[in-house]
Amino acid sequence: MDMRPLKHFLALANTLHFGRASDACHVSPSTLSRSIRQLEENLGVSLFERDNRHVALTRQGETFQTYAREALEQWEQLRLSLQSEALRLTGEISVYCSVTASYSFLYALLSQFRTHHPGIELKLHTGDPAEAMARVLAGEEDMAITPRPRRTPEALAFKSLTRAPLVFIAPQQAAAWIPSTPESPSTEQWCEVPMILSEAGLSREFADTWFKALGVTPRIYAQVAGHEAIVSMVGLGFGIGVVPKIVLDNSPLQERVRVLPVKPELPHYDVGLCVLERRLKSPLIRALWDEVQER
Amino acid sequence: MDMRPLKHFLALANTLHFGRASDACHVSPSTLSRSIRQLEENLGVSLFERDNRHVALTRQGETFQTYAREALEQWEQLRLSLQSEALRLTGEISVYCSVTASYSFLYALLSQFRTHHPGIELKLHTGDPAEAMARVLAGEEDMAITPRPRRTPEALAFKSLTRAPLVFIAPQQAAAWIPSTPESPSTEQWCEVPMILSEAGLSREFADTWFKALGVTPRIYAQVAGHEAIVSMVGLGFGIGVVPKIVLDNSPLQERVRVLPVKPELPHYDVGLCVLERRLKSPLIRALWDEVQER
DNA sequence: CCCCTCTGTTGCGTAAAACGCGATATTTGC
DNA sequence: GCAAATATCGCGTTTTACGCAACAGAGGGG
Repeated sequence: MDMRPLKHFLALANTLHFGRASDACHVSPSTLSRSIRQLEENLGVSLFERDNRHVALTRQGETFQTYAREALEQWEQLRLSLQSEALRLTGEISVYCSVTASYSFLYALLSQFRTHHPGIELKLHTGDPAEAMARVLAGEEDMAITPRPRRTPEALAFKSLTRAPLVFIAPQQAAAWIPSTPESPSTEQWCEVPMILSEAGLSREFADTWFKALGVTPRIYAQVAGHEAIVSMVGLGFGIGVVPKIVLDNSPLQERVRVLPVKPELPHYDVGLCVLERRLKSPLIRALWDEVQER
Repeated sequence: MDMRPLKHFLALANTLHFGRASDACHVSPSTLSRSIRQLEENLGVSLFERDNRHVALTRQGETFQTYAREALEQWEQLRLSLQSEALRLTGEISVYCSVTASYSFLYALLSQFRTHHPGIELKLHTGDPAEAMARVLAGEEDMAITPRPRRTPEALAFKSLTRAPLVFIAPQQAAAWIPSTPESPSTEQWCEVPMILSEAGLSREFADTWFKALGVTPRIYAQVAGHEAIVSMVGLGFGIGVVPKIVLDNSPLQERVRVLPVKPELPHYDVGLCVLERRLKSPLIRALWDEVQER
């Protein structure tokens, strides 16, 4: 937007003299004359009553003067406001994650980020981690916490935040089916254990793989959606579960269960932040992305 | 003021698609791309987050969108408002005249003008007619009612409105010094008459000329500023006065005085409207000027 | 009354900018 | 993996803007 015509008009309205006004605007008198004429043609009215010796505002010119002042001020104000807004990185970022993530490392990360960029609003949506990547790919969320998939889609950027070891957990109270030598598991001890596992997801796949290596078909006591619920059921004494250690660490029931030092250990998986690659061009997204340090 | 950048921006903000937006604006995609880029450079912030496949408003873009809508609407509204204002000839005209003129023909003229152009405000200033032309020349008044001067300054336009005959007036009640044969004035009868004349102005000059032709040096009883005051003094019986007949016709004291049918009659002068020639370019002034019909 | 100065406007030549076309790089969907 | 889509860039052409100089008209002073 070229605001010079308005400035030219205001200068002339103030001085009522083409020469002095053109000096003030650092243009030649002819330029200013043509600028005013063009304004008048665009508006369809004459703004100045003038001859070779006198310049006077018309009634319409007076009306336009107040408009021009306001319009120019609004423009400049907007300019400054936009720029400072851009510097302050004002905006909104939505993050999708599991309940556990929101309790644990994500909470620390985001509160640190918030002090660095107080102008950025964070919207935290919790839900099933299995949906995380789909939501980001669909553009419904800016970022998500998700286990690193086997193959990362090309459009996605992924940054590991933490390792999430899987652990076996057993109730604190004694039970006949709790293996006595978890450090060297035997087929006999494990084939009758009531297991509480996830319905789906990496933790379930890893557990299945572990049992397969041992040559055991586990007795599934319950299949649960959500790791948090597994802790609850194990705490109540229904069986042995497999959960990410981080879920355990953040569970209010962690004193009701204990980790079994099973060998070989279950694999861990990477939990990290994912975002659409192209969205990293946004300074907001970029700021949060840069805030997190890999691994 | 070129508002196209704003229109381009709004079109793109609506469609989020350079091709369709450029079609809507009847420009090529490259033009629209450059237009947006230029806007962003002027503002110092990026308005769209875009790559070859996606276009999205940034936070600043959203702020700018509301501004652009308002600014464009204000501009268009102002345009229309100014144009209709120009058509309706809205404005203000100041007219300077004597008290008598404001009572008599000017009142009729202006009330007629007001019905034709209800949008025009008229400001009536009354005062000494001798100052009328000076005030118009100085630009303090748009127009004035004034006796036609001997030589009209070149910068002034003058249009006669009415003839103003000068008359001798005497008190209604008898007085020794009232000439018995005013139809054929004699030097003896007039040399001792107490005269009440204007301090200055055409009426005084004409009266002096009249006496000079008669060969009489009049006895000046009083010199008065303002014809209206002459009527008052004559009505009170102080002497004989010379006033424009029109002043008499509009005087509330006209029954206290009578016109002397003196021969030869005093000359008349033209009373008319005067205005700066160059101010006739203003449609407002022109409208009032054209409303009055000469003589 | 004439001349001189001041001042807004206009013609014109040059410089800059805007514009559209085609090419390009990159991305998405099949 | 390939084809369609699409924002952007390079380039040549057209349009526009700018300043200089000349012009015209209006005051002001001698």
